[in-house]
Amino acid sequence: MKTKKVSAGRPVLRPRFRITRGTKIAFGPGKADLLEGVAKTGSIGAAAAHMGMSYMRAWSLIQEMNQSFQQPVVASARGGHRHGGAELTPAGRRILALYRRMERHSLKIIRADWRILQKLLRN
Amino acid sequence: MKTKKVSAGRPVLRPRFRITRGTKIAFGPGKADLLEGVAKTGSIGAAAAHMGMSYMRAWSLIQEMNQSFQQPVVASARGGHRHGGAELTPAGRRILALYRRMERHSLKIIRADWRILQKLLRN
DNA sequence: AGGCGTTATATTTGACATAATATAACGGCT
DNA sequence: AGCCGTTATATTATGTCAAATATAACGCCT
Repeated sequence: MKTKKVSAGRPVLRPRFRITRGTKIAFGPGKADLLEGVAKTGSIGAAAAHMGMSYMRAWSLIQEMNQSFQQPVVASARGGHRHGGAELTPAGRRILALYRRMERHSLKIIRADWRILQKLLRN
Repeated sequence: MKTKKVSAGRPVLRPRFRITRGTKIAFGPGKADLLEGVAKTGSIGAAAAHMGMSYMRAWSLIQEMNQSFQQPVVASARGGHRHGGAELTPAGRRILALYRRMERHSLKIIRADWRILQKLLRN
């Protein structure tokens, strides 16, 4: 049974911190999610699949991150006893943690304003 | 001379609050800028040109906003003694002010973390 | 009535980001 | 050597969003 979607759904606020260097996006919410996926799954491909993204896209995002920071955020290997895999570097873990903390703090500080704004939205 | 030399790749952090209703984006940084332009210029077309955007795009963004909120954010007129024009409604002004305040507060609260993160970036 | 500058709307074109597809490389296994 | 599952990389196709283009409407003016 297909649910007929008449209403637009409950309004959602998402804080996004986008860090750019020139035209390139060094870090942002999508990349943070991807790092989290790699940390959880130990594999670029699995992380990509888990968030409905092609391996190629995930890999290129990781490339961008690795090139944007002084130290790579993901270390990956091909072949070997485990048939390859990937994991976060210490720098990657630190960057991800910092980003999540920024998100949390930000959400907290804007909560009151967001509640006011929410009331002005159509439902 | 106070302005320091800016390299092309200098990292930039932009806090973005995207308010979504289902798939539609009710409000966000671009729309905030557009509202500001309308307030300043008194015209949709002039605001669009001022920020390098086509009139059509600006108009459709305003449509989305007007439909997303309980009250329209922009009031526009065709013809007349002033050959048409547009201005923010009280609701529009209030929403824009709220959004800017959220941006300011957020930037302030994450500033310390951002400085740390900045040092991890390649320069 | 016709001009003016703006808003309003539809349709077509084009550019660009992403997906899809294909292929290779890796390195320790058995 | 050949298999395995993963990463690595290039090339092609496609779909979506925005730009471009076109036209109409508006209402007060002279």
